Amino acid sequence: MSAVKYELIKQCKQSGARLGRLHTPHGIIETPVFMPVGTQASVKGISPDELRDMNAGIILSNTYHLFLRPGHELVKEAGGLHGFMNWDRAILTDSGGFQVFSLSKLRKITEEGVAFRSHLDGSKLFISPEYAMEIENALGADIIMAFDECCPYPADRRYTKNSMERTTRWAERCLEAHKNTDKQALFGIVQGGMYGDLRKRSARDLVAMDFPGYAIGGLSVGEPAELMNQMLEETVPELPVNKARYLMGVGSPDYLIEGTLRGIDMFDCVLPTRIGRNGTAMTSRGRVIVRDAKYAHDYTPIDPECNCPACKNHTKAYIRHLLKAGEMYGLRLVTLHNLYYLINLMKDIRSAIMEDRFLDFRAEFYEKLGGRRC
RNA sequence: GGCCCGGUAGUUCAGUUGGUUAGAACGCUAGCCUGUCACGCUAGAGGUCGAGGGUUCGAGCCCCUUCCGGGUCG
Repeated sequence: MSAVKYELIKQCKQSGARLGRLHTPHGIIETPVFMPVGTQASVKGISPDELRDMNAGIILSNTYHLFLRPGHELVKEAGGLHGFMNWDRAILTDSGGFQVFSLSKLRKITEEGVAFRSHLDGSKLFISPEYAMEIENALGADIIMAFDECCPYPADRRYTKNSMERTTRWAERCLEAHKNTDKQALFGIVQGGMYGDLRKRSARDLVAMDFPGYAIGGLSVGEPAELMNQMLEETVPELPVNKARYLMGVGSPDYLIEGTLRGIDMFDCVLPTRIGRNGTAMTSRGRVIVRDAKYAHDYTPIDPECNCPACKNHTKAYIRHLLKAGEMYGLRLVTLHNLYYLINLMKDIRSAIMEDRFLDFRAEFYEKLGGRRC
């Protein structure tokens, strides 16, 4: 009996997009869903209460970061991630595979695992699939990710194939090492770079291992959108309909729509929080760089149609001032807005699927965007 | 009033024995950010070197005059 189960509610008659529910030990999550990222047991600048207020049902945290600091044993001692950060809804932990590659300079990958240096103090560390499971078991998230290698882009076929096959072998070891199956669900991660047949191979091999859910990794790494969509079209049909599909690291509003259209149920991305901290807001009419001088005297909200705390209570002129002045409330407001926007976008997407009009919704979305960057 | 120190980008300052398009930091402007990076990254605008005269092939640097600020002595 798996700790997490996906329930397919319906498929949009117009588009084929999925509407579902993800049953976890910490609540039921309506999908498709966007998961805010809280790398170090905190969604930067946002309190658990605020996350609840915006109806976030599941957030991400990161194994690599928590392993380095404060250490998974401490988190376990504190009552696991839920107790430590006082969040009673669902949590997903990324395995740290991505960070080992993106943050660490010196790293050596072998069949056994990855030797790397901490980006904090340079100390030599080693993570194997088994150790990743030990760490994730200690952290105690509802959904834990297999330890994988995120293949860089571009990468040649030979490298990609070797990498993908190793990730598959690691997935098997993760499955074997994962102990806490009644409370935590382990998801496998499909790799295969930008090669459709490798993606299919990866998916088939992982599906044969019968994970409770599947992630698609190694996308949105710099490739053109069309290529990512093509890879999704190659991959998703290989995944079982009764399991959740999670597109890792995505993304921007249009990518969420395109992913949903292609059968994705879960997304996570640092984009809304990161660009929020740097003064850019996501809106239905494209990005609004609130820091720009043209908003210095603009006493209207970021998005008049938005009900988030930033838009209900504050003007662009005020938020711009806060950002320019380095006031952390400014970062918080734009971050809050962006998370609200994406969570609300997913809610609208779900309604559209429920009403069999997701293609119409998508067309309206792009029409409203009017070619602006989203 | 005498003497001393200083006047270089919006601000605080660097500018070697006078030598090609006068630099930095911060600020400002614009853009970027996709399994995290709060205090970030990239690019850009911005100076008749207080003013005037002189020496010199050549002056932000040397000389004279003058204006302004600070200090000090009377």
